[in-house]
Amino acid sequence: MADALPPRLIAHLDMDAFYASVELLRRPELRGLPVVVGGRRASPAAGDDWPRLRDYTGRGVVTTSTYEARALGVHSGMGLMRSAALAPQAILLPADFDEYRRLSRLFKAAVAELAPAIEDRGIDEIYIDLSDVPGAREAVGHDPLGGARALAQELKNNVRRATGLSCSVGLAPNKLLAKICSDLDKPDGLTVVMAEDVASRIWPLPVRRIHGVGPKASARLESLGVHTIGELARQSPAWLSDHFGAHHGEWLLAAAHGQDDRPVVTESEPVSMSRETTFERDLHPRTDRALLGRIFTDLCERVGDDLRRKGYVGRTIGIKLRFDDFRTVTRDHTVALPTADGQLIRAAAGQCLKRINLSRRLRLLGVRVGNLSHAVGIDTPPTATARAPMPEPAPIRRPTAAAQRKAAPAPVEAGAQGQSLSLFPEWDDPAPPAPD
DNA sequence: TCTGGGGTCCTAGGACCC
DNA sequence: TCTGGGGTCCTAGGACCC
Repeated sequence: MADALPPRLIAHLDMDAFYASVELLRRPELRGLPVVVGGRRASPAAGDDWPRLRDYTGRGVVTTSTYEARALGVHSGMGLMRSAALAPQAILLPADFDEYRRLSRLFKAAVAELAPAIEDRGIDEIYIDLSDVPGAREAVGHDPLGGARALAQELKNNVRRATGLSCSVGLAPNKLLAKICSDLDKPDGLTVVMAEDVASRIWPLPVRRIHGVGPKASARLESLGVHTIGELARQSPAWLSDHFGAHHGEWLLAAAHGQDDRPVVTESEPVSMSRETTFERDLHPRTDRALLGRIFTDLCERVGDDLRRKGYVGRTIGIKLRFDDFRTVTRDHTVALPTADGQLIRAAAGQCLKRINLSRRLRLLGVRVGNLSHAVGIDTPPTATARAPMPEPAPIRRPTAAAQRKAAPAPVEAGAQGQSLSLFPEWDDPAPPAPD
């Protein structure tokens, strides 16, 4: 018999327009203006004026924009060129991640002083379990949630004191509802939603506001006539299961009813680390081969550096390519011994590359290492010594016929064959001879 | 004038082992 | 010469999130 769990008190805290707000901290004269953070470098400024969106050329998207820029239609993820058409006069600043990480640590520490059970959800947001914080569950005056509300306000005050920045907080019995309601009164909001408020406060919202319902699922629901969370809540389990599968359907229905048992997870281990880059112009595997080889090697070394700096090694090395038509393919390969060595990563990644048909120009190249474990000692992966008596070689798996078809589609024309992978098995990037 | 970079989780099929 | 089921690992792709 599943006893009802004791009701919880969960907060979701989200920094308001975080990157843009950090930029305004050091450039207060820009307050009130449309400001966009994004792009690779500072765009050229005319005279001593600030760099403007209209002067930017090249690839890139908006990372964050101030509320003034959002009012002009400029939102995160939008291409900078398209944004420039909407807000040519907006000021464009390059991202300074070191500074954002510094402020991120500050705001999280400020919260931890009052409530230590924090789940990290990235640079600018966290969940906080307030269930066991003294006073949080006390009624204050006629407000049964007064203690929680006061605590949430204290969290906001602490964050502002530590960083000079505002945030929005949602307070609810679970993470799902807390996340939705932190967004209901941005910026600088404090919103409480309890189970009995779900019908009045949550059901009128579009399904897209459920964390986990993205563009695809919401479009699918729309096409089936389900627009709001309330309409989703009215569907039968069988109907949802038919359209979304048993598992996903069940989850959608529970979410629509504001139900969510997930705990606040205060500690976690990384699963993978990766580096990728989108080129300024699409590169051709043959004519830009040398350049691609250097970029490829550099990505491998940077992933290796990241792993070593953080004390991890990984067994599964993978690559990611995006072609000029935006099609993305990945290949990966699991090796016997985990590594954080750039050269070993490069070798495995090179093997992966041989399995891809390189007949189109590329816009992106990425390298990933997964299957992580903690590095033990220096360059001593745990399995190298712990495995007795000898490290087991990786089983040789012959690719299936289907996999082979996918990896190397039979060239249908002579021309296609000329472009196939056999001509350039990988972008050899021999290390230059040592200078001494 | 399209569409960044760093992640997580899920699914599904095949290999392989018992 | 054919037929099992279950469990785990590996790989590829896709949805989604910040």
